[in-house]
Amino acid sequence: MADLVYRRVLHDLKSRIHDNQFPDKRLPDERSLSEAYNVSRSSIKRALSVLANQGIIFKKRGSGTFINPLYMKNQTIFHYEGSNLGITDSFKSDGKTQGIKLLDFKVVPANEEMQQDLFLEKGEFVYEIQRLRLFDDQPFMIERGFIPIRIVPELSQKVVSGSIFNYLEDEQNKVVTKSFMTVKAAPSNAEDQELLGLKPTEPVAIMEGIFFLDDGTPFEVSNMRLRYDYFNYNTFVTLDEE
Amino acid sequence: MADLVYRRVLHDLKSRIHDNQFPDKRLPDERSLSEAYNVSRSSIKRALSVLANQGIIFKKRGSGTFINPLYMKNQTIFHYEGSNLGITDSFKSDGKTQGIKLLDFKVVPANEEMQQDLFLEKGEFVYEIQRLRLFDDQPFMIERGFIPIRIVPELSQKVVSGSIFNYLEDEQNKVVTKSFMTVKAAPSNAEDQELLGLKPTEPVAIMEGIFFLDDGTPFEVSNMRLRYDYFNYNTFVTLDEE
DNA sequence: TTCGTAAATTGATACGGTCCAATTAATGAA
DNA sequence: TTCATTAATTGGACCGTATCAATTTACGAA
Repeated sequence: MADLVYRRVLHDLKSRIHDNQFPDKRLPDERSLSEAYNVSRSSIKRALSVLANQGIIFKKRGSGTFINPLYMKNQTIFHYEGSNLGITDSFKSDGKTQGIKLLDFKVVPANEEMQQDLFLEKGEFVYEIQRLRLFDDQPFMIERGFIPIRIVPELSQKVVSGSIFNYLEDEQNKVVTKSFMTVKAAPSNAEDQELLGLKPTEPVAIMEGIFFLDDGTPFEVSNMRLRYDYFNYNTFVTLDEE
Repeated sequence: MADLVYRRVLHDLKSRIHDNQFPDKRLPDERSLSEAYNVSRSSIKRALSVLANQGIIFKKRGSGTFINPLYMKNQTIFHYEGSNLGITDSFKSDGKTQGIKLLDFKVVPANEEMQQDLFLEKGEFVYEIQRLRLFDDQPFMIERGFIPIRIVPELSQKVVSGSIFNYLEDEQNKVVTKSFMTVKAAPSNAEDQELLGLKPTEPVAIMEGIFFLDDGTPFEVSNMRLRYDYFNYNTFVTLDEE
């Protein structure tokens, strides 16, 4: 994992920043870093650009590279969400229990849209998994997921009643590292109201999208409808692309 | 702006993707692109990596580069993509007009929370700006923003009736490049229903957060309430870096 | 000293090369 | 045909170089 050059530099710089080893809030220039770490300047640039994307440093051409004072000063503002992809890990369970109730689990032929999204051949099959997520016995989310059987031919009802991502990582050595999601809001329908215990005036938040394995394989198409009061999405957006 | 090689490639590829010039959802390999555009492979890689970061494409080593099938599926107008921070630039305005109706514009003392968020001293003042955003004469968003007068002492009613970010960039040479936002959903209140023309069962999407200048200065605290059917937030999350 | 100009510093862009790793396509033996 | 092996394809990581652009520092004349 960390056997990449730029990652080694990245992690080292990060920990040095946290250790306050740059009290003047300024990093050495790229050419010096290149020499000091004995790596090419390109690799230094790559490491620095990741730090910049995370809002930890910012660079000023002609001037130098500086540590974002806000990063150290006010951690709460800069805390990242979007660092957990799976649902199971995305909730701070302060002693509370989270549960999964399996609503439906079957195998169906992939329709055309699914074939496109999941890169399937005509006639391939997918699992259709419908689950109700509970947090401290309160249902808060209806989840409808589609997974190609080709990728995990051995999915069982038992597995599907727990965290699929954890199963994948622990048992199959497959890791989900990317997702492309769309977030929106909508009025709740009858099913939402019944399963999630909502009044007609209360909406749901909808997250839908695709999860990818770390090699880029599209793994799951998912549609989630959440109680609006349980949903909250945080992002840190930067325009310094790359 | 677009006189950069990788940006030229980036924009060209993006528009070709939008034009559906890759019906097999697959891009040419990097080496071919390098030849075709007559630029180095590094520049191709850079352009592609931006597209990948925006979730528009994804790459599979040994296999090729593919277009994210979800990317073009969502046709809501307010398409917050993480590539534009300001609202004004976030529309696809296909000849449609977008408008701003100024609801309120005043100077108030910053409350405690505001002081924290914007790093103000006790007793400092902020502009409070309430605006109604229209798209083709249809109101779709109520925007309530707070900006420290210290940063832009000369804000006028005229400026505030247009794009503040554009004004900053054009006249003040200040650029907003980062934001930390929270997205959620909520039932519409009476004001929402009146201003946005919603039924009581129809919700709003709420985006609130802080915008930062490129030197890290917190610039604006904003709260936006949007018609749910005009809102759509796309995010592409990766776990790689850290 | 003061102030404008030149030089040095420092990050940004771009090139093109080497080698590696994952995947796919081609090949050939059974 | 089938299937394992080999070759070709394709993206990933890194290197080192050249040149440019913004900023800061040093310098020298008034």
